[in-house]
Amino acid sequence: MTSEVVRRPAAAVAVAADPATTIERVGVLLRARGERMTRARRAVLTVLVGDGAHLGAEEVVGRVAALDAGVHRATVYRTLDALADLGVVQHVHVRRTGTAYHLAHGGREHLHAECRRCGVVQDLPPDLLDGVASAVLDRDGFTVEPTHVALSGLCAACVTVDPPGGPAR
Amino acid sequence: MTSEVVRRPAAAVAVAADPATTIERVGVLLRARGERMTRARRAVLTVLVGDGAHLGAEEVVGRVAALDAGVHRATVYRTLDALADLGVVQHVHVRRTGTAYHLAHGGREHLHAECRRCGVVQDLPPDLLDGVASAVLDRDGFTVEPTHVALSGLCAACVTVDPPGGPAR
DNA sequence: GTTGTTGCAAATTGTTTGCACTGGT
DNA sequence: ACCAGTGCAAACAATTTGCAACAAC
Repeated sequence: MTSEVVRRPAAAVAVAADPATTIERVGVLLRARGERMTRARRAVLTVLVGDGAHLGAEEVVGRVAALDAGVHRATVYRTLDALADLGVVQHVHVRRTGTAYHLAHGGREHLHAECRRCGVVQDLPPDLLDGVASAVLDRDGFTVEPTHVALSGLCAACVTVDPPGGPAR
Repeated sequence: MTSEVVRRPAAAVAVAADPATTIERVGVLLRARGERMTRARRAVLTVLVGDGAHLGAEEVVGRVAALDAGVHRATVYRTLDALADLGVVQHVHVRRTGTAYHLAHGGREHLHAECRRCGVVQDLPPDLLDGVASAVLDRDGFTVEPTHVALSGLCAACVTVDPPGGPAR
């Protein structure tokens, strides 16, 4: 289980072009915390490095299995958690896939919007909600974390099929 | 099961101050569609009228049970669905409670923000994301539906305990 | 040799579904 | 009487957890 104590993420990893290098760097970060680089973690990282998109946890499980059959589903979840805690992966809550994971690319993270019909996750510019966030902070003292949930709506393709106003999913 | 066909919501119900009146009005809307007002639906409506806040589905199940012991959990889910389809109830996806329901109050709906630590759901002004929505529509043709998911972050109380920057939940 | 990690199986949580029966209209 | 709606039990999906065995360091 991940510790109850909130740990500050390590300095963001500069993701290298080369998977092996990225993994090695993450290994260093892990050891610096007294944690370890294992086969399972290597597999998960390989999957995430190999696909820039947003993968659902179960999707990661699948690809990891294809890569290293011995890795258990529960381990993937724990690994994803550990890497998120490290600051190396980032997750977004989306309805369709549950939770989507991707490598943190160092700088400011982009935001997401999910189509409630087809499930596509669209990337949005990092600063999109800056105005909203400071407005809400002023109003209510609530600190919005824009990367953490995907905005919901209809993508360009789906909006023609199922125009808004109908009952939301 | 709710029909695969997307039905346009009926004209928004003006929620009356009196629960009985509200229920009666919903009954009319239902019958107009060839649907029915049943004990279960009455119970669910009573619960929603009685609490202006955002109740998780399971929370509604609990209160309905206290009101009318015979109503089954699955029926509450189906009822919530039916009433959402009618346009009488509105739901928001929140992480903590799963999905939160509340009566649609006719006019423009407010938005929501959820604290990722304590789970509080905060109401936000309906127009908060108007600018963002039109920006995204211009950029990507993506139609944001702002009421559909809660923004995530830390409420005023929790932000002091667990400052942002740490791994998101 | 520690002790962080894993594999497995089983438990949870939130929600849905098939089906025969009941109750609104 | 008809058929929408219900109760029930079981199926589901996405996670999580306890624990003994294992493997990085």
